[in-house]
Amino acid sequence: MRNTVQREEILRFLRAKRAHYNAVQIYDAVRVKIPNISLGTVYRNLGKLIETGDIISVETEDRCVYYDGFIKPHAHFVCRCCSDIYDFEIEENSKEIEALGFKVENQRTVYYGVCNKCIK
Amino acid sequence: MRNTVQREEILRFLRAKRAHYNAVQIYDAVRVKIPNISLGTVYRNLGKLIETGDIISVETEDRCVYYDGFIKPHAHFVCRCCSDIYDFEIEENSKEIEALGFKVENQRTVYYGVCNKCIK
DNA sequence: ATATGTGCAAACTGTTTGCACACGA
DNA sequence: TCGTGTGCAAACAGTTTGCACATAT
Repeated sequence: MRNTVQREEILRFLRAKRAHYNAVQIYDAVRVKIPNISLGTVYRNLGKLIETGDIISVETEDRCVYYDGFIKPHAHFVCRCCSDIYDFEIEENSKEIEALGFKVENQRTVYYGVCNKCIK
Repeated sequence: MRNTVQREEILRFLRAKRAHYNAVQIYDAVRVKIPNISLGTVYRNLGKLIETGDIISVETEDRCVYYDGFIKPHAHFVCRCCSDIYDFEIEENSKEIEALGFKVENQRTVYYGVCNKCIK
């Protein structure tokens, strides 16, 4: 795989902020630096970055995929008021499943509810 | 909310088998009994059944939503070989998150990997 | 030099919606 | 009866892809 400024910039953006963005948000952000980048290129590079394990994706109820440059396994919390996504480094156990002969390669946990800011 | 044969049939189908179907699979199955049902009606009723809590949805990496008539909270395992979805009634803890003042209303855990049948 | 990546636009897929008609209460 | 639900088709949103050109190695 060849290095390109497009992919570098996408990865840099996703690593810079501990937040979660969908493809269009990433496109808008990266366009500031690379004005003529196309959305197709963003999608292609997000796919590659997931393949290489540099980023992870978060599928939520709103059926658009969010991308996360923080790749240590962690759970997400989606607030139904402000739509913010929070990270939680919660211990997760796949031991029970693996004990049955399943090979667990990956796991996603998403909590839905109201965050502590919106509760106030 | 009014009772309709369409919604009854959809719910009956989803409860009959302990499995997970997407909207088109449900459409195809229900069409055997109600040949002129439309896909739009299937979607509308799936939305209503989720609102009433009669079914739950499972969002997976393949970005199409699966519906599940088994509503006791449970985790899912998606096999990347056979694409089957398995249920696991695993204890999940949202206590750590709630301790921070978050209100957890719902949680989804999806494991990805290879199931015990495909490993053989 | 050449294989891989890009920009663009069109195509695709899953889902939603507007409308006129049908039907459950 | 009358308001909610339906079938149909068109619209929509997010994503993917074919193509000719560009660029990293």
